[in-house]
Amino acid sequence: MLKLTRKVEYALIALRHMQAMKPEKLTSAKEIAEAYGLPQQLLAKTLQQMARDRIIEAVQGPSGGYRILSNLDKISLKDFFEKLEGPLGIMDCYFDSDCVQIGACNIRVPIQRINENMRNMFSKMSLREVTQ
Amino acid sequence: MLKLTRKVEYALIALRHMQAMKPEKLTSAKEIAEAYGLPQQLLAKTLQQMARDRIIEAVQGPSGGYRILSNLDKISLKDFFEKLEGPLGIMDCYFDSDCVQIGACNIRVPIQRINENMRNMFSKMSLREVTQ
DNA sequence: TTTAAATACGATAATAATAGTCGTATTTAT
DNA sequence: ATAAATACGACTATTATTATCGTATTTAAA
Repeated sequence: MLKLTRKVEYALIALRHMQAMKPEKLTSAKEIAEAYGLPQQLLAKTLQQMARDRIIEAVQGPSGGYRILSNLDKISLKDFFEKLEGPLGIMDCYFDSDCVQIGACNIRVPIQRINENMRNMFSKMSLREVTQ
Repeated sequence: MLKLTRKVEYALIALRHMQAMKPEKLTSAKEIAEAYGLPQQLLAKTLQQMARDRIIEAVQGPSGGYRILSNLDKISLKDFFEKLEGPLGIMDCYFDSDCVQIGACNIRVPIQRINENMRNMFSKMSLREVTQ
């Protein structure tokens, strides 16, 4: 109920792992996957996405890996979740809206309120609070 | 992302519909399903579950139907969601916990914090705020 | 007292979303 | 050159959600 995906879960595990070491130290996907028993390729994709989003930095080649790039204090959980998984809301008729009966629907406004509350709450929490 | 299920969605639509009419008036599953283009049987199951939870009352027989039973002001969204869908949290390793690597996991504590914040937020909103 | 319209609900099927893997390309330190 | 790493599109597998089916029960009304 109201679950996050593994992608986010793996991202958080990886960030926390990286944050626990010296800022310049690189960590490979393999290293993290083995340490926490995660599927390496899926974890790698998540790390690649975070690299595209400039949350972490990727270094290629042997002895390459990833390291934290952004100041995690400055990234809200809202932004983090939305970068990895798209808009944050309790129902997705507000984003894709192929909902046929959009006219008849009687709960659009109250659902908006809930969504705003959720976004507001996650805006107030920083990524660092989770990873430190 | 962080989505509720249709069950909850249908429940909210139905409650809002019922609340807009006289308290004693019964509404059938068929009536609501047709008004909003919802699958009748699935909606019916949701209504039945709410009846078991004493949120609404069911009256059998022809010209039967459902009406609101509880004071919706006194039911928090947290309780409502949990009645319909079980524990409210961002990851479910905290509930079923067949997670193999529960020892290695490094984000249990921070995830707990997020879960608490979510539960706290939904505890503060009443069902009525959504259905009125 | 039969009929029909409604709730009740377990079981199953269909669909969609998520999770994971595969294959291949690219980069680069050694 | 080689090997170890990232990069990433395409595909498969698995799981969760959504919807339907079938049947039983209740009860108002003809």
